Amino acid sequence: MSGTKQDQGGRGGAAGDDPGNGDENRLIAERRAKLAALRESGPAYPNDFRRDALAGQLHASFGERSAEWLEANPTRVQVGGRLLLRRVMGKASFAKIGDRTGQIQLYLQQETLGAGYQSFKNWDIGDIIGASGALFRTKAGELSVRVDGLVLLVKSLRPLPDKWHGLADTETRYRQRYVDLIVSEPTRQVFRTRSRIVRYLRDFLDALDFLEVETPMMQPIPGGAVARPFKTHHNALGLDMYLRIAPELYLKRLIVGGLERVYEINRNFRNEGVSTQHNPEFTMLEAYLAYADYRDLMDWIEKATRGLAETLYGTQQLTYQGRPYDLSKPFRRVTVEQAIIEHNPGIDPLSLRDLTYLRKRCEQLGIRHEPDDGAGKLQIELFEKTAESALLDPTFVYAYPVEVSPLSRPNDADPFTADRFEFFLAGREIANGFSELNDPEEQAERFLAQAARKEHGDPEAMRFDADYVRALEYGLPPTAGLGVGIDRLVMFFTDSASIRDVIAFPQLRPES
RNA sequence: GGGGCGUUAGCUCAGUCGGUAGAGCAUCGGACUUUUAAUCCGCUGGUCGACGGUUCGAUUCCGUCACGCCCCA
Repeated sequence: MSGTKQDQGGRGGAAGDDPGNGDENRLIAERRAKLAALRESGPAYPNDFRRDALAGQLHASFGERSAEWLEANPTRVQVGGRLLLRRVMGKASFAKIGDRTGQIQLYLQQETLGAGYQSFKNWDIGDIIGASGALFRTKAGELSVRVDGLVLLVKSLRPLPDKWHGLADTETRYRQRYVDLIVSEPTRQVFRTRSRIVRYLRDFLDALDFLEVETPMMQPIPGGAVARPFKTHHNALGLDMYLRIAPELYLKRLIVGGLERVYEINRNFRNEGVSTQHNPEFTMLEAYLAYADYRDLMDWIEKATRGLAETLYGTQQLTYQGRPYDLSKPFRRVTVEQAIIEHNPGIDPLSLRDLTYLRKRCEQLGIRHEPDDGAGKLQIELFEKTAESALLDPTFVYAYPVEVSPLSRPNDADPFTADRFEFFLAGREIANGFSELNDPEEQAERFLAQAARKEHGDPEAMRFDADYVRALEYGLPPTAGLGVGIDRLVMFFTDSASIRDVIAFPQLRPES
């Protein structure tokens, strides 16, 4: 391959000539030649360097110390990280390395380092290095390490994006997230925040004596949501299986089993289009608790949303995509029908359950509907078309039609609706919760109705899950269940416009 | 699935009313022992996304395709 002895001596060695490395250019060839030289002189990938300090800690501990103090109290450190900046000024140089906590400047002198300084001048941005020395403050006031020991740990063969403009190409940012992470602090921050959000939610539920569990990702009958599944096949069992669209039915089986409070944070898979708000695999929190109803869950969501704002930013006044959000005010609670009325001027409030009226209304708005669709389904179509995107401030919408809630308990006073709500923020559905249907005979009927829809060609309708009905026949305690779309929640709290910005490796078509 | 926009050097971007392309940064060579996007001097570096068509000539015009982004369904 390239980087042979012949290459090392002479300059040039035209890039891209190597048939095995078609995409290589001169920059990579030069670095490969340097790596080859390293291999000649010993282990090229040493692993005996250890750090005893991180950049962020140094700034936190010594950022306020004066130059005089640092001279009077010599502090030796061993730091390591990726070489991000190099300013060579003849016999002295400045460099910056980055670790997971931030960046620290190095000051290197020919006089101190001798041959090591000559080596350093041959290193490249992107190399991973270790350095040791004492802290000091430069004339310009920057906390730095006066390096007296230096080692190259990893030769980076590929050039990094422009140090000033960074990586702007969205496709490269998503495909090569590692590069995005190297050069973009905001990207790093998104994934740190994502982790903190998930941590907060775990702590929230753990404090309520919940048990974190894991249920099948591969299911013979995909259930728990209205969606199209991905299909796969188990060879040894000779069985077609599906990637789960929701864990719901398994989690409720655990409630039947007496665990009473369970949650799972994991991936769901839905075979639908990708957009700024949809990735084929996405992360859901689902939580179920016995002896509670959907109203308890609304209170929790309100509390957790504020708790997140406080934990992450220490305030209830947030901005998302340029619009302010005040989370301190009580979250609004409206019924589906109220929301429809508010966002459909001139609609007849008394005809919202009149199938003929709703059909006409939908047609006026260009909403397609099926002959199977009842008043409840049309209400939701109407709601999603006219109201959903306007629900910017945090809003609970409740009293969903039973027709579109095949796993929810019907309301005692109004059986047209279910004891179900959805939580909207910034015009997006963030969470969905309900009192669970625990009547096995009604559940069996609902499954039959869904199966009939499926027979009529609705690819998203549910299948009949006989074992789930059997579980209900043993007795599911009165239970409340909740699903939270973690990705969308992270979008809000990181001010991200696209779900791809909060998923480390969003789904893309393969590179051509 | 439909519509719009985009794809030019490693990165960020100009540009060519059709005559095979430039800048900044990076790289490479030189100067420089406290820089802050270091500075100064010099040299490199491109299948202009792919394929086809029109043309004397296509990176540019037309078509198809690929990939991405946005909007709609």
